[in-house]
Amino acid sequence: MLTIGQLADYAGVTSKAIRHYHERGLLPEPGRDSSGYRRYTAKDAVDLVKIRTLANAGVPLARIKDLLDADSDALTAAIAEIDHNLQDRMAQLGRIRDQLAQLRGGERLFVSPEVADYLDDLRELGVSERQRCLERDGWILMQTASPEDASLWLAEKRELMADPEFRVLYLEHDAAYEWSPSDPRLPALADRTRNWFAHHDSRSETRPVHNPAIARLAAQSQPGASSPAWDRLTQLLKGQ
Amino acid sequence: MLTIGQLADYAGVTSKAIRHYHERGLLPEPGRDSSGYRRYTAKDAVDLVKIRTLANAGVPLARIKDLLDADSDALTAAIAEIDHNLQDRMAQLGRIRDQLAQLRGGERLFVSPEVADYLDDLRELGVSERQRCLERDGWILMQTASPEDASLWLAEKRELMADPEFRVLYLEHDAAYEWSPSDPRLPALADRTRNWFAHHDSRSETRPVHNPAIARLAAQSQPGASSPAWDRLTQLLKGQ
DNA sequence: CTTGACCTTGCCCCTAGGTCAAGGTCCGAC
DNA sequence: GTCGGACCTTGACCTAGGGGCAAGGTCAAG
Repeated sequence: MLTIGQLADYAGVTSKAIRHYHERGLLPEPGRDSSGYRRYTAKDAVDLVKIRTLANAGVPLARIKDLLDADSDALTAAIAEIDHNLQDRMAQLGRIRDQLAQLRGGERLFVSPEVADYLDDLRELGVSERQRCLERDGWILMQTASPEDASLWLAEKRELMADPEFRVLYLEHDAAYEWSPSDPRLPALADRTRNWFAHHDSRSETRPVHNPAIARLAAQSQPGASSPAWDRLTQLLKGQ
Repeated sequence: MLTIGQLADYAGVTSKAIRHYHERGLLPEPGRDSSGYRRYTAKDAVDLVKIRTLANAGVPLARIKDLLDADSDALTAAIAEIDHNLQDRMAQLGRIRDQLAQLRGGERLFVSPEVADYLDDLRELGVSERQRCLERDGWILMQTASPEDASLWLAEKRELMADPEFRVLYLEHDAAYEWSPSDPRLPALADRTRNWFAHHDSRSETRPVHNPAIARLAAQSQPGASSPAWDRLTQLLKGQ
């Protein structure tokens, strides 16, 4: 006959846990000795090990209770299912490990794979880190607010970027971030931008987001996302 | 700018969880619009995905909070450690799957490997299922109460079982469970048992547990563990 | 103007126990 | 015989990571 502490050591649990199982009706309350101590039998030890095995497998105590009363077939089926869950869980842990690895340096976690590819292309083109951050945040907002629209816009933006002239304009806008607001290149850039859109405005009238300032618009809420030169550029584009 | 529900959908969590992270100081409270609704930026989305990635990896929220503020080196180290834990966890799940498989039919879960081997040997010898259950329960009690003594006793019991005469007696005691208490074989069996011990009592005087009734003694606490014939046998052995 | 879907705060509920408190008990040592 | 330390008893409160509900405010469409 065992005390609660001996039984707990045997099964590798605390006595508190055993009392918890009594409260939940998982393990029947054993008889008491003359001083009121619980006294356990080998059967209790066997039951407790079963309980722990199932609990370690992630089975909720309420379900373990049912399982202990269930017949052999039901138990076999339940164990098969639990084992399946364990396998799923292991596979899931593998995926979580991949995601965890991406947490260091990757941005693929935050956007759809298509957008991630697009951002990779931007890097290839020589777009600045800053600009890519703005783009990323813009796409996050768009994807979140309306995933299907974002997908359409991404296709159109890719079309734009396929045009070498547009790419030049885009890169120059990127570089202009650090210019002085009185830089003489700004009016010229504004002119060429307006000019380009005049020749390609079939869709851009209905969807004004497709100009190179898209990231600036999307990121306006973030402090420090613009610069004096960009503000001036926005004025020049809007003013005329 | 996103509402809490949009942000929640983006990250695959509930709005309640996001508020929970605000309360815990994991995610800063964003600004409110004119009607008091929270309004989120892309940065919040990025932070939330980081939080979820770490939380999915099993990192407690309190530690995630520290990690988000930590510098890059500390973060890298922490991620390495978390990844290690994940690997451990996966290996552990594999072990739990093994144990789960043993739950169907195996008794190896409940006793030490040595005792499990001994129980297997009993089956080979033709010992009944009932008797093996009694033995198992006896060994569980012994192991739990005093593992090192149990190990010694097991060695001695194995020595006894190495003697063909003892094995015959043991099997006959096993079979006697179902005899009638007035069966004429009982007194004869008691005689032969006493006789055997008279010739081999070098140790059994100090350790009376080593007679074939060991399981009966250990299992006395369990109702229905004895039978009329066994009770009679005990009387016969004790009486003279 | 209503309806349904959203948002707000606040409260209690869950699992699987851990921890602390305030005692009663057992056992070996002195 | 009694002392100390390790064990046992019950009970109450605490934790993480939210879920669910109440009671209301807001928004956009029909």
